[in-house]
Amino acid sequence: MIEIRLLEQLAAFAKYKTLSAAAEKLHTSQPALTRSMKKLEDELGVSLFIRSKNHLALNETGLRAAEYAQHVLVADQDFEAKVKAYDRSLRTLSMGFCAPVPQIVLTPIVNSVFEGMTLSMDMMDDSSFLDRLRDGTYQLAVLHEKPDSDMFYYKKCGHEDLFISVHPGNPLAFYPEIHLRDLDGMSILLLSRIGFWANMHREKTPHAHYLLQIEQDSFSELAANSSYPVFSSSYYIRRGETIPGRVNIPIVDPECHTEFYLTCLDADRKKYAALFRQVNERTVL
Amino acid sequence: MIEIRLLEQLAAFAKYKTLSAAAEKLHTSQPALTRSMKKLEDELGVSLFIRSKNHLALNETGLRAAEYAQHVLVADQDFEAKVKAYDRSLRTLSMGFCAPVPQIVLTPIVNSVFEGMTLSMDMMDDSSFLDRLRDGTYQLAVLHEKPDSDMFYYKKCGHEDLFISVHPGNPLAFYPEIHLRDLDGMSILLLSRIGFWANMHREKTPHAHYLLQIEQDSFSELAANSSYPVFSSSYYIRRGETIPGRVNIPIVDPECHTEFYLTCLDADRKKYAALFRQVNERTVL
DNA sequence: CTACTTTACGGTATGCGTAAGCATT
DNA sequence: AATGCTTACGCATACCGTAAAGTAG
Repeated sequence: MIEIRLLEQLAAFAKYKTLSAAAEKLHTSQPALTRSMKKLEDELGVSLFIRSKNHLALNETGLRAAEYAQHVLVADQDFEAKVKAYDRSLRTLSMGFCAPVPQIVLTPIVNSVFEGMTLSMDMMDDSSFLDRLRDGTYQLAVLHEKPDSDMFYYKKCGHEDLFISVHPGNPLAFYPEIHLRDLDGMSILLLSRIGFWANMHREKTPHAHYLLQIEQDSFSELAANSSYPVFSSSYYIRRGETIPGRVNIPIVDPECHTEFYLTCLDADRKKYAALFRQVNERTVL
Repeated sequence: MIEIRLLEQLAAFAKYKTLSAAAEKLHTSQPALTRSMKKLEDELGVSLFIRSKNHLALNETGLRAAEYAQHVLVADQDFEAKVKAYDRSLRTLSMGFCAPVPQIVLTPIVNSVFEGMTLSMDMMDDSSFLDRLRDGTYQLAVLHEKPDSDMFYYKKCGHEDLFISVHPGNPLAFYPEIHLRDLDGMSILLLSRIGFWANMHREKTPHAHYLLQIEQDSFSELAANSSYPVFSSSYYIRRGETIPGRVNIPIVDPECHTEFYLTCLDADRKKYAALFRQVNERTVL
């Protein structure tokens, strides 16, 4: 078997054309390369070079050999990369969340159940989550609809109701409850990374003017110091985390009352049993 | 870069399940493998084994690694094989002959022109020779028909006329010349490796009973000590290499008067110019 | 004179085998 | 007891770097 080191050196010589240049790139000495190339020819039992007194060049076979060597080097690098990636994947738990509240609530629970694991979490609309569970991109996902294939295992982990938080001076402030259509056309302050809610807003209030905030801090500051309506939810209201001096009005549309389902591949059910045991339908509220 | 040696050892351990068994197969000691496997884990920065006091087993990552290692090992073996094959191909000249006489005549010429080259020669019907020149199986071929594509370069190198050699007691012995159809139905002694001639005989004298001889020696002995007709040719008659006490009668069919064309890819014309220079239409007679 | 390869020489580190220790079956 | 892994130790050798010699441009 030809050692990788020799192939690396051959490839370097093919690339840099002189042993001296190759030696420099490989952080070794040029006599070392002279010897290696001799050894390579020896082990192959084949001549690879055209030698003149102060010049070395690949012959026809040598050119081919350098080309083939690349394949081996690539395979070797591939080996290293794949093993490392696989090892990493074993100690990484990738999750998809369809909304911020389940993420906030479940993160510490997942962390304590799978201590030592690296968590990799995405938040986005959950329309692709089942595919991602299937292809292994995610091991776990929180959906806002029950998966309807028995390829998946799920458990309800809570629900969330949406409110609109308005300034007392706002005409809406006197309504006991409102519909999304009442908001269409208004300017509303909104965080950008809110999972499936973003799609819901885009569909149900297409004429609302959303002032998107990427930063939580900017959002909080603007919410506190402006009279723009913002969305709030049962989760924050229950914890008293509301904006001082605002009125929170429930939204009656069914789309604003959602349930969450912690989901994994049915095949992985056992692997995550400990987590599912920690979760019930009142975990996220 | 991970050295091949480590991957070989990993693969051996995966195959033989214990370091001791793998060590034996690899003709090394078991402590050497212990160290190598440690080093492999170290270089990858990844744990590959489940260690108990007197047992070692691959963990999940280790199993994958052993699998991936196979790819690298295959690539490495491939490298070696391909380089050797290419080198060999450079010093081997593969030729196809459509008949024995051109081979007899041209072999010493080719040998002297391409001294040091290994000659690899086939003899068979030349119907596939152009394909074989195209795909590189042959670099040179002797055909009995001119190639009609300008993809090829050729030069006439001689001709051959077929005779039938019969015992003086044979009724045919008094004919000044004969036709192939006169032979149909007879028992005729024939060498088996005679290139395109075999096809010709099969087609033109389908009812002849050919007594095929694989060995030249057996053929000669039978020819000398029996009264079976045998084919001879202008080449042997010209050189006086005929069977004592036999009559050689020319065959008049056009198929029994053939010309030979030394052929190569037009692209290789220069490479074989020296050989073509040595050859003319009276080389094979 | 410069750039390059090759050979020679001496040092070092890498890897090996033997031996010994220890745990498990 | 037998099997198998690991650690420790001393050794062989394989590889390396420096130095020196030689050659072509």
